[in-house]
Amino acid sequence: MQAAPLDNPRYYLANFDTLIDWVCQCHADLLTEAERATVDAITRLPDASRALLVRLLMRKGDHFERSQLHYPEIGAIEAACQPLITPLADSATPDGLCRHNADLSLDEMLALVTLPRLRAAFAELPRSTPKRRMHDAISELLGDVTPRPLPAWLNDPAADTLSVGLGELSRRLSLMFFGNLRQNLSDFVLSELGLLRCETVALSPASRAFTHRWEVDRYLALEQLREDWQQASERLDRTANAELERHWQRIVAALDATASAAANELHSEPSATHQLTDAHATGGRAIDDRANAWLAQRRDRLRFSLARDAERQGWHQAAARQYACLEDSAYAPRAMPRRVRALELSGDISAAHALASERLARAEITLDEQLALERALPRLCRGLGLPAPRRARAPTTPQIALTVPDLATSAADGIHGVERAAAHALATPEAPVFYVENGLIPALFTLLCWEVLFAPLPGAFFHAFHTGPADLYRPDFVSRRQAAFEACFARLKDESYRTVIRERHQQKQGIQAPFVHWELLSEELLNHALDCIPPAHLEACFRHLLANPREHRAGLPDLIQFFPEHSSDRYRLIEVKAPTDRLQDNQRQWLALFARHAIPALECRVEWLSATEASADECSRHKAPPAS
DNA sequence: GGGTAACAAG
DNA sequence: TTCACACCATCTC
DNA sequence: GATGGTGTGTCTCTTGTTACCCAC
Ligand SMILES: [Mn+2]
Ligand SMILES: [Mn+2]
Repeated sequence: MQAAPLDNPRYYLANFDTLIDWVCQCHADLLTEAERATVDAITRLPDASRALLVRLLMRKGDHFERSQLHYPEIGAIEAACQPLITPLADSATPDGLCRHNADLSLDEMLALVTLPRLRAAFAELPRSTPKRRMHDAISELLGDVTPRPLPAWLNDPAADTLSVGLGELSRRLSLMFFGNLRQNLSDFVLSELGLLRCETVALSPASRAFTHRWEVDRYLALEQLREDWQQASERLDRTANAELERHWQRIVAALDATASAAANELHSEPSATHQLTDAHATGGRAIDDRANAWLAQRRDRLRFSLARDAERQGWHQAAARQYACLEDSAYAPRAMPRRVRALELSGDISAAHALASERLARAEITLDEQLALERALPRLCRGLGLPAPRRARAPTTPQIALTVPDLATSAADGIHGVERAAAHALATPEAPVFYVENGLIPALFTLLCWEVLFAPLPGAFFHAFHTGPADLYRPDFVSRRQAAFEACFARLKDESYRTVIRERHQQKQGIQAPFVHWELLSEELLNHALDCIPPAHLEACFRHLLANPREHRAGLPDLIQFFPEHSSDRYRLIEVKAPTDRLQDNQRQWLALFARHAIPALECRVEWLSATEASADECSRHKAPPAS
């Protein structure tokens, strides 16, 4: 499987055929007979017709005016259209793959027609009517806005249209191939252009994105709910809160339907030769957390997002109820503090206090949840008239002050951003500073564990355009690779880790990988890091990253400074804070880890030096390395 | 006619 | 389909 | 000073074309 060369005028058709072939080879049993009939019809189309179909599929929307379609490599559109609009009995598309002059809603028509043509077609309207007013204006003018073909809308017999009629099938095929809805056929092109370089991983038909049709159904259903909500909130936000809330309730109810226990059908997957039942085809089956933990996680993620939106709308009780559903999910460390806050704002401070206390009393509490709850607890105690718990939280992270020229002055010198200004002020020839944020330590992890991350485990890689294992953020990612990760970390006990990291840096340069930003990872930076950071420190950071890759991939300090000439404390991590800024939760988590492992980190509080007081003396006050 | 965003495409 | 920061309001000491 | 909340600029590959809107 690989992208077609771009000197092929129909490169996109070749890519599409590759996708379809792979899906049919690996996922044929996840399609209904009707869908397979449609796919077969597509593959049997004349090349010109299939090329036109692909061109349309890759464009936005389903409806196109035929006279606007110009593709030299396809030729006559008229001829290419005919096979597309031929009815297909017993397929998922009985009316054909495309439709000729399909009925268009008013909005669909407006999306197709430019303003000058609208003004010509509806000459009764004021000439100055902007397009955004056209929907209402035409509605008032005509009264009846029943969907109708474009020639009827415009009273122009020449305005023929062609509409893609594949419905959800094209999304479904793309989802089954890529395992997500974010990637599409353009990834083939990016790959061929060299802009998307992916690691080569052995693929086998046994390794595929989905193993059951209901998994695809649920994925699509969840995504549909997310889009429905997004569309509703964009349309109704700040204008129709009651209606918006009804939409929200409907979405949540649909989510609950997928969460209810109904695992009894799990092992009744019909064979590939049998027609699927309606229940299967419509996706009316619940997600079983044990059967598919990652779909359950996607559902929980959507629930969390919906609850956050409910909070923003002020629906605190409703939000709290949704957060409560996440108590046993992977999102509990984020959801429980939000639940506390929602309870608090809904007026039930005692419930908020009780929940916060109960969560904080747990032995297995994660650091991020603990930090968030500890911040809320004193406020809740005050609200209940209880004595505030002791806050013996001495600042475990040392701070330094630094005065630098203000941003306008720095920008004039080509230094943009407070982090770069601080880096410039702190750096010396003996102690270089790099602005790395999340680009160094997680990248070193990836380089050390490259083989583990790109190991061809089932379900991890299933096409040629992966930027990392598909299950990286799924609950069992580490446990499936535990022994292999330990073997990598064992290299930190001898000296071999340096060789491995340097080799990967050389060999894999430019290949997309999780946590790696190649443009940041210069040879010089790498050498300093391997020279100055003790492997025990790296191991502590790597294990923290693995403890929760999604939550811990960010929050590392802005700068790293190396002291190659020193014999101890040969580096330090520096979080730069402008006067208007303060530590964020994920930054505090990392700083807590650094304190726990005696990793040298500090907070650098920046103050502005006005241009009139500027002097080299002031700027260089705090360059001294940390005292040891 | 300028400024901007969306879109198509390699 | 992100991340970090700037800015604002509020509360407390 | 601490905290919670919200908005913003930066990213997603780059480039050329078109459509829209607004100010003149
Ligand atoms: Mn930063
Ligand atoms: Mn910072």
